[in-house]
Amino acid sequence: MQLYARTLQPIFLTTGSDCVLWEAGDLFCCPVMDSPTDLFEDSAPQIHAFAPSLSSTDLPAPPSAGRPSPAFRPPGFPLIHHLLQPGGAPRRIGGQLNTNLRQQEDRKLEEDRGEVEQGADGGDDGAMNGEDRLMGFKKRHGDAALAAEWSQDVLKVKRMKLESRPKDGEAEEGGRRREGGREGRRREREELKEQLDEARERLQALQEKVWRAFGEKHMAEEEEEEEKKGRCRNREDGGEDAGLMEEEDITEGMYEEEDIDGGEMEKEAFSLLSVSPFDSFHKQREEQQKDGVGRGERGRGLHLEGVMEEAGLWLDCGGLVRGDWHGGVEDEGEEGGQKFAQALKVELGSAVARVIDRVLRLYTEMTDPSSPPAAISFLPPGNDGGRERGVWMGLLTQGRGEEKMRGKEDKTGRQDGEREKQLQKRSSGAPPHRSEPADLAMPLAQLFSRSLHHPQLSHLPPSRKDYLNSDPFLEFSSHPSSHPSFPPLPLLGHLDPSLARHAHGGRERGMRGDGGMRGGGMDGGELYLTAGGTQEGLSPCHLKKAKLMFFYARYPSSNTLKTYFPDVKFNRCVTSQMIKWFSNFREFFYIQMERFARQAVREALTRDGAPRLNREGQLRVGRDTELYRILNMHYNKSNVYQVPERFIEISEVALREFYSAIWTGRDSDPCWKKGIYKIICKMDSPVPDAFRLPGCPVG
DNA sequence: CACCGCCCTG
DNA sequence: CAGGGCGGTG
Repeated sequence: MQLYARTLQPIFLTTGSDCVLWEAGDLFCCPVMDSPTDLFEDSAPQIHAFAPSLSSTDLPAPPSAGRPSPAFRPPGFPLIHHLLQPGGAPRRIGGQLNTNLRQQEDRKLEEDRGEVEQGADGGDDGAMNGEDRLMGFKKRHGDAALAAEWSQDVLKVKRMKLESRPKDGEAEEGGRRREGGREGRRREREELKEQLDEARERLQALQEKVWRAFGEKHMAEEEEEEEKKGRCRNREDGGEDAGLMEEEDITEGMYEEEDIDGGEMEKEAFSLLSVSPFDSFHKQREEQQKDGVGRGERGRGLHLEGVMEEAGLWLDCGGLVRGDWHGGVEDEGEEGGQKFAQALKVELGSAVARVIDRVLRLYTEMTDPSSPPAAISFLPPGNDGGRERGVWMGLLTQGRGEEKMRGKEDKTGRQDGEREKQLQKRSSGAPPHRSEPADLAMPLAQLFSRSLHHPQLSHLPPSRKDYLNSDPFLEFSSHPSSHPSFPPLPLLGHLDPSLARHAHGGRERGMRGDGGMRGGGMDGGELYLTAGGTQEGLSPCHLKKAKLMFFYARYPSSNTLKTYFPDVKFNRCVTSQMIKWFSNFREFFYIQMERFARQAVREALTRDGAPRLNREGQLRVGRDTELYRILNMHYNKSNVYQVPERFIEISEVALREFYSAIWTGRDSDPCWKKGIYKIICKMDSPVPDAFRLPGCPVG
């Protein structure tokens, strides 16, 4: 169960730190995240493809036009709701804070605190002490409690900052105050310093709690793992077990490192904080506000990217901290104030940044360092990890993974003579160049392109990119196809549905409000995780993947399916369900073919009687045709995958077969379609090896 | 009998 | 897309 533990861990942290980060963002600056950004610019044209696919009832639909509509509110996430209010987020950009504002601020703080506490109330009883409770329950509530505690800490600091501000009214209150001001301020500073220390301690304590909580889960699941581990061994090789061990080591190492590297990391973290120029923040913000593309449209719940994003946010805050404090403290012309500001910045910055750093490190270590995340087009949903990712990498970096395994597996699938021949041609084909037609290779590249683009980083100023690239734990640049990218999928959703809800609804960002992925998304399969990294059930991800596979194989055998869904724990039910899927896919396919064939026949008849088989517009399934659009919409809703040319050809074959059958009146025969089915059945192509990877296709 | 694919239906 | 019925196959 280490795999899950590891998968869970960062998410756990992520979820917990979300609040902190958001709040922290609010503390020093305004969160950058509340408005749509350019993060998904390259997909803007495809947005329409996602919009109609929404079917989630518990997720708000993303506004198709990009910018969140006023009605688009994440339900029930009080911690950040104010950040999502239209005017709520950029509360303090300029560092100007008049008395009214401050009062509002205080009120707001009270509200926030109240909400936080409310949130915590539900969870504190079971948070960290109810050992007899179910883990899931515990974790959920633990999260709430942690979030609440963290938030309270941050709120406390926030209040500290507010209180240490030069107060407009007070400044003019006269000499008496000014007289005692010096000592008063010192006392105040000391008091604040104490509070700061306290906050810091609490933060650390909380961090430890997180680790402990994780450790508990880790241990609890280990038992289960031992018992189930054997089942995983029927995999092709021992690589999986090796992977497990490796990951376990990493996890434990990190656990231990907690106390060792604290100081070191603090320094790093702070240097990180100081790089961001203040103006870049504004500039970015302006750009983000200009950009109409909704965050909800952007990622498939890239939690890692979400973390990155928050790190970025935090970095932004580093710049703003400076500006903000200068604006506020310099008025007073007080050097001590600056020093305090500096100290506060350092302390807070390091504390929080350390958490961020750790989370980041977790994530980046979770990904095999030798395999740049560029390959992650399908999410490995907490599965047997490295090996398959390695395959993805191979596909990307070598661009010819398909040949490698072809002979091995395709024969396990259903083969008729024709396909067998195809395969033999392929595997015996002399030249080592890609024997696949371009359309087999292209879609994969396309599929990857989004991860490669890595929108998250594109909006960061260069300095920050440099930082990220130079971070030892984010070191991808040495790899040929490397990009600082992360598993683009909603890991969160695989852990705890309730967390996923919060994350989706509460954050109003990061995910494509679903849709796209609801066509292949995050919710669904997460409920059925098993020890081996496989799922007992099929998720929307799998459905989506199956649909894409349909472009290649209309009639996959159950064996084929098994090899292409390594993260699915197949049993009779699951197998037949997936078979059923393909049956439904075929049905849809043939229905469309027949429909368009009949329409073509009608048109031919109404025109001038003579059948015009291959005239332009008729019986074609080019990419500009309505039929193509319908098919693409059905099997490739998010439109991130380029439909293989071969599929188009096959569709044309089917269309013409239907046409001719109808034209010649064969359709009066009750089983007139059988012959067509037979033809199409023989036209299955090998599914690209990329589909062997577990996880979810992007888009 | 088990399995598969098609068909129909909701 | 899933459920259930049906026929075909081994």
